[in-house]
Amino acid sequence: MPEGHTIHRLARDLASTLGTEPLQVTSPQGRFADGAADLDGRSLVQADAWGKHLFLDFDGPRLHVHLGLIGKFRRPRGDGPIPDSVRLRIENGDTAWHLTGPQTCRLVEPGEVSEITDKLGPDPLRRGARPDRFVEALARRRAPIAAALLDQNIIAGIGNVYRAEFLFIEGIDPVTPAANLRPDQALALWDLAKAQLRQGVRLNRIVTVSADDAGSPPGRLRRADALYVYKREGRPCRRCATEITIGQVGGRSCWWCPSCQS
DNA sequence: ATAATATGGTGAT
DNA sequence: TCACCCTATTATC
Repeated sequence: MPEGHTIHRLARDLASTLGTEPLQVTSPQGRFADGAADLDGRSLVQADAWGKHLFLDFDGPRLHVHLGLIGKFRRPRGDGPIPDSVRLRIENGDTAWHLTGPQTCRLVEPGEVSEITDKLGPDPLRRGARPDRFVEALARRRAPIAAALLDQNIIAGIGNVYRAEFLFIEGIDPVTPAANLRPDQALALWDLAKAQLRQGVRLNRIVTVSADDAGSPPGRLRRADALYVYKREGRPCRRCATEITIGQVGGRSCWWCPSCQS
């Protein structure tokens, strides 16, 4: 679930559903009991996403949430029992949200927010993001481009799915040293990231396959048809039918087409 | 039942 | 480069 698009969509959905009225905040699991007590009865005045970081401003206290690999922030359907795993529950009259398995859920001082965001690379989903900083950061790196795209200090919000998909779409070999990319290739990656992450926010899921390649609009694609290479090792490339390859790049599995990406 | 896996990141070795 | 954290779902005995 969580790459940058997820967090930006969450910021939007939390703000629109929770409004600005006082909220009930609890920690059914108990591991955020003190923080929840501080937030209880306050209202949400702003929800802001920076890459994969989410900051919720409760009119004073600020909550920092990072979902990590398995965290989820979702609206429980119906009104069954509240699972023991819910770290944070926020509710108003009509809406409830459950946060489970987050890597981070803690109150921070206002200064800590900028401390965190200052270290992040540009986030293509934020207004005023600086693509030139992304391009310059790549030019300084000898690490493989596939590793650089996962580095949140270089570009914020890309995860393991998008990095593989972007490199396929741009026809770039994942192990190419970042500094070896031409400036136009680096800029193309930025523009692609911006367009794809925006679409991810809109659809609330990752769909990278183009309407041309899929033969149907992106929103209607089945899960299995939504991606070009991610987790498709051994299967034929959608463009050239060569077998998709898997390898470790930057400590994570990466997938690519050895023919389209060289 | 138990294990493996996951769109992430940190801290120790 | 590894071990580890957190939870839910799927795969394998």
